[in-house]
Amino acid sequence: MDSSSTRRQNTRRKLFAAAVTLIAEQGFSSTTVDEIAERAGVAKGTVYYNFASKTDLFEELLRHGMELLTGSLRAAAEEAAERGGGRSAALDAMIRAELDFVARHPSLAQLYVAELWRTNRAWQPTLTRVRQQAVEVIESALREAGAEGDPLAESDIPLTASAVFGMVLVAALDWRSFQPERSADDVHAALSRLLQGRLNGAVR
Amino acid sequence: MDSSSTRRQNTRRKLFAAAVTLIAEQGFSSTTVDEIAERAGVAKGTVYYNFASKTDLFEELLRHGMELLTGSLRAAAEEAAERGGGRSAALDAMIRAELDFVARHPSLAQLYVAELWRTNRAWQPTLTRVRQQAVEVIESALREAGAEGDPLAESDIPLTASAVFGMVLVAALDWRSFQPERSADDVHAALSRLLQGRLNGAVR
Amino acid sequence: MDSSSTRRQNTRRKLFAAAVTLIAEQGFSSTTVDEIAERAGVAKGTVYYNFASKTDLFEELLRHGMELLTGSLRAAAEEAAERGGGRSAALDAMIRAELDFVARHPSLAQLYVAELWRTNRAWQPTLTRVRQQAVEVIESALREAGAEGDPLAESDIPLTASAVFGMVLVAALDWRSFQPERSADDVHAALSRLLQGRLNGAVR
Amino acid sequence: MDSSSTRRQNTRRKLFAAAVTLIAEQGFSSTTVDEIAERAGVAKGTVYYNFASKTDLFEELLRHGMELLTGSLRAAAEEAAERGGGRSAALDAMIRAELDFVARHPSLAQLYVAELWRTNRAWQPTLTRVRQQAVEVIESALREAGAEGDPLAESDIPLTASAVFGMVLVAALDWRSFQPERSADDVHAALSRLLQGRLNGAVR
DNA sequence: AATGAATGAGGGTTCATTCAT
DNA sequence: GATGAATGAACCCTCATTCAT
Repeated sequence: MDSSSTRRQNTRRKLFAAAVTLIAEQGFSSTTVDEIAERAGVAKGTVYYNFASKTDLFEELLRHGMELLTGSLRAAAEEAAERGGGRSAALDAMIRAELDFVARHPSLAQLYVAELWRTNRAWQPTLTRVRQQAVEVIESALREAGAEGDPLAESDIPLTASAVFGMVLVAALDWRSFQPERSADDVHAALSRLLQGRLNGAVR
Repeated sequence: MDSSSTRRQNTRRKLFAAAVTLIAEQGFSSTTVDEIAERAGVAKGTVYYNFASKTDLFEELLRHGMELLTGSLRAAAEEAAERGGGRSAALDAMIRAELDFVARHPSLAQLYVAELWRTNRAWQPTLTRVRQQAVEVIESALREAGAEGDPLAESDIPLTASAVFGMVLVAALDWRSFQPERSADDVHAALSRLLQGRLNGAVR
Repeated sequence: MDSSSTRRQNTRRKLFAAAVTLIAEQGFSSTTVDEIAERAGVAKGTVYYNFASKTDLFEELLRHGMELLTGSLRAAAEEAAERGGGRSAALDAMIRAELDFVARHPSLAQLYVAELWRTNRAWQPTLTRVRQQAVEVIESALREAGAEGDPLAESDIPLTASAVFGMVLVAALDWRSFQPERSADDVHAALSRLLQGRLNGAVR
Repeated sequence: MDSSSTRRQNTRRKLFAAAVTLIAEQGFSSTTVDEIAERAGVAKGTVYYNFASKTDLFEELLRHGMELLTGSLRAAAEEAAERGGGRSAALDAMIRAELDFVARHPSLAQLYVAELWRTNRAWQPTLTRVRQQAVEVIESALREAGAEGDPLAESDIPLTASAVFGMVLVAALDWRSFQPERSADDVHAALSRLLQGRLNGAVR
C-alpha cells in the first residue's frame, strides 16, 4: 500500500532527525537506542523494525547527510560557473556553501570530523568516499582558478583542496561554538580574505 | 620509596600509552578498561589502583597531551622570534610545529577534533582551554606579521587564527590518513604557499 | 461462505506444515512466528488471524499429529487381528506402523520425545494422554500374545509396553538420523528379531 | 593463585548444577540466564565471567554430563567382564548402569533425548559423538554375548545396540515420570526379561 | 603495588502480540 | 480474510567498578 509505505518513510525520517542531534552531541556509543526512540516519539522496537541495527541506522544517516553536503557544494560550483564569476568566484561560492551547510546541519559536520580519521569503524569507508567527492569538487575549482593566473603545482592540488575544505569546516564549527554572534557574511569575508592572500599584507 | 614510586610511574605511563591509541582509534566509550589493561600488560584491577576512574584516566591523559601541543607551539614561536625571521617566519614555524605534533601524536590530534565541539562532556572545558591557548599563540604571530604590512582587521584576528590552526590540523590528519607517503617538508610547503597568498596566482 | 471457509482451511494447513518442520528442527521457543509466517508464505498478522497465539497453534498441531499416531497404531492392530496372524503378528504389525509413522512424520516424533518428559509445559497433558493411548494399544497386544505362551506378569505389562513403544521410536529416529540408507524392512526385521528373543542366541 | 582457581571451579560447578535442572525442565531457549544465576546464587555477570555465552555454558555442561554416562557404561562392562559373568551378564550390567544413571541424573537424560535428533543446533556434534561412544560400548557387549550363542548378523549390531540403549533410556524416563514408586530392581528385571527373549514365552 | 573474581546496572536486540487499514 | 507497521516486555550480553587476597 502507498499509505503504509508513506508511514514508514515518515517514521524513518523522525528517527534520522532524532539520531543526528543526539549522536553529534554525545557520540555514537554514548547515545542509546532508547534515547533515539524517545526523541523520535516512537517505541524502541520501532527502531529495529526500520533499521537492522543501531550501526545501520547511523550509516544510512551518514550517507544521507553527506550527500546533502556534496550536493550543495556541487550546486554552488555550478551556479558560480553559470554566473561566470571567473577568477576565484567559484571557490568563494563553495566556501559560502560549506559555511551555510554547517550552519544548517551542525550535527552532521560535528559527526564528520569526529569520525573521519578513526580507523576500524564500520562506517569509515562511507565517510572516506564522501570526503573524496567533496574534495574533488574543490579540486576542480582550484584547477580552474589556477588557469587564470599562477597555477598551483598539480601535486599540491589535492592537499590544498582538502586543507581548504577542512579549514572552512573547522572555522565554521568554531564560529558556532565560540562566536555564534557573528554573521555568516562576516565569517565568510574573513575566510575569503585569508585565502586571497591578504594574510600578511604582502600584496606587493 | 623511590623504587616503588618509579614502578608506579612506569605503570601509569604504560596505561597512558595504551589508552591514547585505543581511544583515538575507537573513541572513549567504545574503549573498554579491559582492553586498556590488556594492552598495557597489567591486570584490570591495576587500572583502578592507579586512576580513580576511566574518565579520570582519560582526563589526565588529555591534559598531559594538550600541554605538549601548546608547549610546542609556544616553543616554535619563541625560537622563530629569536632567530628574527620577521614577516611570516613565526607563522611558518608554528605551522611546522603543529604538523610535527600531529605526526608524533596522531592519536591526540584525532581525539582533539573528535571531542572539541561536543557539548556535555566531562572534559570539554579542558579542551576549550587548550584551544584558547593554542589560538592565542597564533593570534600574536598574526598581529606581529600584520605589523609589517597590511594589518588584518583586529576583529578578524581570532577567527583567522582559529581557521589557520584548524586548517593545519585537518590537513595533517588527512596527510597521515590519505597520503602518508608525502614528506612533512612537502606538506609544510604546500600549506605555507596557501597561506602566503599564492592560492589564485598573483592578485597583483 | 464455502469458498472462504476453504480458503481459511488452506491457510491453516500451510501454517501447520510450516510450523511442524521448524519447531521440530529448532524447538518451540527458538522458532519465531515470523519464520512460520514466511515459510507458510503469508503475512505475520495472518497467523494471529487464524490462531489465538503461538502456543495455541502449537497445541492444535500436536493434537492433530498425535491423533495420527494413535490412529495408525490402532489400525495396524485391528488389521492384524483380522488377518488372524496370532502369536506376535499383532505386535509386529504395530512395530511396523510406528516405524512407518516416524518415517512419514519425523518432525512429530522428534517433538514427542523432546517434550514428553518435560514438566510445566502447557501441552504436557496432551502428550501424556497420547502416550497413554499408544501404550494401551501395545499392552493389549502383549496380553494377547502372552495368552498363547508364557504370559508376562501383569505388573510387567505397562512397563514392557512403554519400553517397546519407546524403543521403536528411538530406533526409528536413529535410523533416520544416522543410517538413512537402510530400508524400513531391514530395520523392522532387526527390531523384530530383538523382541523375539534372538538377542543372545538360543537361551534354551 | 590456587585459592582463586578453586573459587572459580566452585562457581562453575554451581552454575552447571543450576543449568542442568532448569534446562531439562524448560528447554534451553526458555531458560533465562537470570534464572540460572539466581538458582546458582551468583550475579548474572558471573555467568559471563565464567562462560563465553549461554550456549557455551550449555555445551560444556553437555560434554561433562555425557562423559559421566559413557564412563559409567564402560565401568559396568569392565566390572562384569572381571566377574566373568559370561553370557549376557555384561549387557545386563549395562542396562543397570544406564538405569541408575538416569535415576541419578534425570535432567541429563531428558536433555539428551530432547536434543539428540534436532538438526542445526550448535551442540549437535557434541551429542552425536557421545551417542557414538555409548552405543559402541553396547555393541561390543552384543558381539561378545553373541559369541557364546547364536550370533547377531554383524549388520544388525549397531542398530540393535542403539535400540537397546534408547529403549532403556525411554523406559527409565517413563519410570520416573509415570511410575516413580517402582524400584530400580523391578524395572531392571522387566527390561532384562524383555531382552532375554521371554517376550512371548517362545522359549521353545 | 597489584591482582582477578565477582557484581549489577544498563545497553542492543528479539519477538509475541496488537491494531489500523 | 489478510496485512504489516508498531509496540514494549524481556532477553542476552557488556563493562565500569568493587573487593578480598
